[in-house]
Amino acid sequence: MAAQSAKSVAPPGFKSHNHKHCIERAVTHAKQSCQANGLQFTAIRQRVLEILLTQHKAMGAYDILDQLKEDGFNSQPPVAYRALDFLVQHGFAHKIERLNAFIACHSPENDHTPTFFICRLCSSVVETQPELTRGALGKTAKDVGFLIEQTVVEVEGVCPNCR
Amino acid sequence: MAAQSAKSVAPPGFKSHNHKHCIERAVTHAKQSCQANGLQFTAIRQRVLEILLTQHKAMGAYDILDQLKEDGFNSQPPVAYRALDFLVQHGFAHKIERLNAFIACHSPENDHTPTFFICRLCSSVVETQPELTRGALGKTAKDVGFLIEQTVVEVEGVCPNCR
DNA sequence: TCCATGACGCTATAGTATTACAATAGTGGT
DNA sequence: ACCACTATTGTAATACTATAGCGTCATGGA
Repeated sequence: MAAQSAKSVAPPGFKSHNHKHCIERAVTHAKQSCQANGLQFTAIRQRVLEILLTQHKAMGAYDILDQLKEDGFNSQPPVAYRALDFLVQHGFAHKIERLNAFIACHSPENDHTPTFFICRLCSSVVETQPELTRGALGKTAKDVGFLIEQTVVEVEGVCPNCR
Repeated sequence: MAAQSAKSVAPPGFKSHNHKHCIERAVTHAKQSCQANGLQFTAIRQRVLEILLTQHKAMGAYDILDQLKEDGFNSQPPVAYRALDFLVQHGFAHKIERLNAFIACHSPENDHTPTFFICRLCSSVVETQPELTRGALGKTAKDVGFLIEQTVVEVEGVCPNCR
């Protein structure tokens, strides 16, 4: 899985776009958010986020590790996992359980319960927020008395571009 | 993780119940379903299903492998994974992606899109079917033109018994 | 009978993730 | 400036999860 150019990679919302822009935007946001909350947005963490942002696909921890290695960072597994844990914990990235892989958060500004659409053919992953899900799940949870702390909603299929 | 007695283990729908009954029922159903569809419900497959049915928790493939070993079955990883693949493929079990683990299907009679509620404290897993989810996701998918093939919906939190 | 298919036995290996501990760097109080 | 404290990183080792590949055997159809 080679690194790709920074422009017009896979689509967010399955539509083409200028990619460089969303990288800068997300990094800037993360930086500010960390500063505001007393978190350390270290070089490794920033670099991992940037790597994730280069594509709208989920990347395995070891793919990221390879990238880090090329950049002269250390390359033992914990390096990647620690950075990923940090990013996920603070909402700058998500784990796609179905793929055992990670993806940059597409709209880190909002507090949200994301739903991911994963294309089986081109491997693109799109993050959406159908509030309905929260509502439907919330109702079920309330009925049985379950306290929801985290949700994983991942849909697998074929994206519009591949159909 | 030791095997538990066959009665009143963790709750389906988080309520106590006679557990032995649901084991028999599920095994019988699987047997008949396989026969009706020309599938081979072999000894290994049956045993793996039974093992899964002994608890309303998700079990790792290697936990199952250990059980199989005790029963005198072969114990190389593929043995468990093959049986699990079969069970999942034909709807007799599900994989809980969040836990990298497997659980017997709670209502194999219906074709369904299950939602799992996972208790962080007692590890029990309950399968529900909030049709709403399908509707909500379906709408979003339609909007973006995505063809849904499979969905993973897993909710993590605290079950009513542990609150 | 011959062959195609599906299940299983078995070995090896790939892929994902964590534990543990030492070293270092950032932070806040004095 | 100094210290104590906490967070982060460096590094090695290991645990956990999953699959590939190939040989064997049983079953059922042409």
